[in-house]
Amino acid sequence: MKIATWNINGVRARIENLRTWLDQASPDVVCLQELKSEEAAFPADALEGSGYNLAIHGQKGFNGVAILSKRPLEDVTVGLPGDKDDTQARYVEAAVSTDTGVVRVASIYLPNGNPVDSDKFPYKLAWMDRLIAHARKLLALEEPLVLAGDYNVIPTPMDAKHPEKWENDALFQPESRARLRELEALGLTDAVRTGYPGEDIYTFWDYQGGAWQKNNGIRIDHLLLSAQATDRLVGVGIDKDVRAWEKPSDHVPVWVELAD
DNA sequence: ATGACAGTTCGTAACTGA
Repeated sequence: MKIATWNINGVRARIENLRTWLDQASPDVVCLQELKSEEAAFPADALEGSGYNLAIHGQKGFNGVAILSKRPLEDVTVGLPGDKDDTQARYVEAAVSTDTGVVRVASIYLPNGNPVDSDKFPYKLAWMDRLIAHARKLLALEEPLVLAGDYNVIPTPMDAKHPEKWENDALFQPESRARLRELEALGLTDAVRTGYPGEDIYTFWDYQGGAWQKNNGIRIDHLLLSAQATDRLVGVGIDKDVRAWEKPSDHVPVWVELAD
């Protein structure tokens, strides 16, 4: 079972890239972020025709997340629990039915948090605290669980080509990194890093300054796996070539393969 | 160096993102 995450930076602008990649990669489940689309405008027909079921948390203009799945989606949660006043569309979760039971998947678009001296940074940290609290509840279910998405956190200096340039950025603040570690300490594994120990691997390259050509990237798209999911982990990958396509997203698809 | 991006919006400039 192949489960991928991809910040596509506009689902309507990227629909042809998305369809091409789905045909090539043939993932069973895809977590999308930054739809920049409300649900009514989401190009559902183009994906349902390819056999995908959808769970969408849309928002006009910004944010927006979705889960695509070849198998039925059940027990859908729209929005991250813990703050009724939070209207930003950054979280959708669902249980994917398989022949061997349920795999629970969440598509996460964690707040960017820049600039650090604005109210966006405390919003990011509070959102991470809510994610930690919710993850604790999900882990108590003792299911295969995959929390996938754009975390907007650079975990370690190894995860940036030029870590010193990110020292004042919300993505690399000690508070952001500490919360990511706290999340992992609950019993979640950063699956992609386990597949490339010690290697320079990135998932985002800025559109500006020739970042892609210089491989000036950062690793901020992650799949965190519960022990029950990690037990079944048989492969991981980063579909880097997608960044070189025409009209690319600034992020690329990242995936895990779980044994059936 | 008057710059170097991209998507979206009651738009043609302003915003958000990372």
